[in-house]
Amino acid sequence: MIVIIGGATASGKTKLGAELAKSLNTSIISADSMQIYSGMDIGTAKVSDIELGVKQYCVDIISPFNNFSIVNYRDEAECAIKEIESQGKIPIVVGGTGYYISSLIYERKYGRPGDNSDELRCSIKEELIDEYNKNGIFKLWKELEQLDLKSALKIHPNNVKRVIRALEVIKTYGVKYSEQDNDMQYKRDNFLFYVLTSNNRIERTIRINDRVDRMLEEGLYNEINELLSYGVEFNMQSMQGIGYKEWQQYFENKSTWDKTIIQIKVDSKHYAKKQDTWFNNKYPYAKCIDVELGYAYLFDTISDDIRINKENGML
RNA sequence: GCCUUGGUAGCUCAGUCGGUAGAGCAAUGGACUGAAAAUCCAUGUGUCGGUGGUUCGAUUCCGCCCCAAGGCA
Repeated sequence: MIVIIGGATASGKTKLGAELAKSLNTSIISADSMQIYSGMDIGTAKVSDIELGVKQYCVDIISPFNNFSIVNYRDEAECAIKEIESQGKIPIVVGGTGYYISSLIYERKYGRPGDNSDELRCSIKEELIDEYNKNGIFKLWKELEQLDLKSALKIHPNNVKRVIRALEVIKTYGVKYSEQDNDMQYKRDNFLFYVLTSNNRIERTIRINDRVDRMLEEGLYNEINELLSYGVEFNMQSMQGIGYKEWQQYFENKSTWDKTIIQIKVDSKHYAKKQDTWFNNKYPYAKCIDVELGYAYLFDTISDDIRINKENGML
């Protein structure tokens, strides 16, 4: 019984979600892997609750010094959903991190069959990383081939993170990575899923470039300096975000200001394309709406659709 | 005006001791079960500045021309 709005970066999700939430007198749950970090505002295009006129969950919930994963997100978001629903309202999930959205749609264990100690998992993971640093990835991939052939065939040997993760799962839990969550069961009966698409690459490129320029005007560079002055480092998970990671080259005198800005724009475009691929291919049942049709059209169409579903008792 | 260096893929450049060419980036498509704004995979592309000559054959050697950068006047 939730409404989900997904879409690529700079598609206007946030504004649309907020207006819908206002009209339904409800709150928003963000599905964004970078807005979870506090102190990272400009580069993640955060808008405050006050400015939006709506309460947002899953924003500013962790410090940039900490790591975060999909399981943490799912737990936080499910908690927020319960809270909003307990008020008799319809939660609206808004975000561009499709992987996170999936955690609210499907019942999944994410490789964790039980409640085994996390310490064991971490120490095994560290061993695997050591092994990788010493002997490279191919040996680990061959080991995966022995332990879990299906995963090995599916995971490319160059994909270090995935190879290590698959080995980590089987070594920690004794269960094959490939045999987790095969069923893809839905975890809730009803949800409305809207995807904001853009068939016009040129328009989108302009929107993305403008957005990056606006971030700079709003003080992105100062934000980076501030984070660094607090001791945040470029190798932290939080600093892998677009608009942040690109500055490492600049601070190490390996890139110029202009090149850094261009890189942020290029990375943003790549990201938008990746999001498109995900949203287009993972949710065939979602309703796609072209953002080029204009904000008013989007708002009216989705509002009507929600209202009809409500009247039919679907929500 | 003279000298030098360069003109090769959208960009930066490599290369061909003469047999019509390649890397990186970009572009395009895709995968993704505890890092997902992460990680990974796949795919083109070219009148090799123009024009004559030598040659079985020139992007490669030679002449002339055009363009760019630097130097000398």
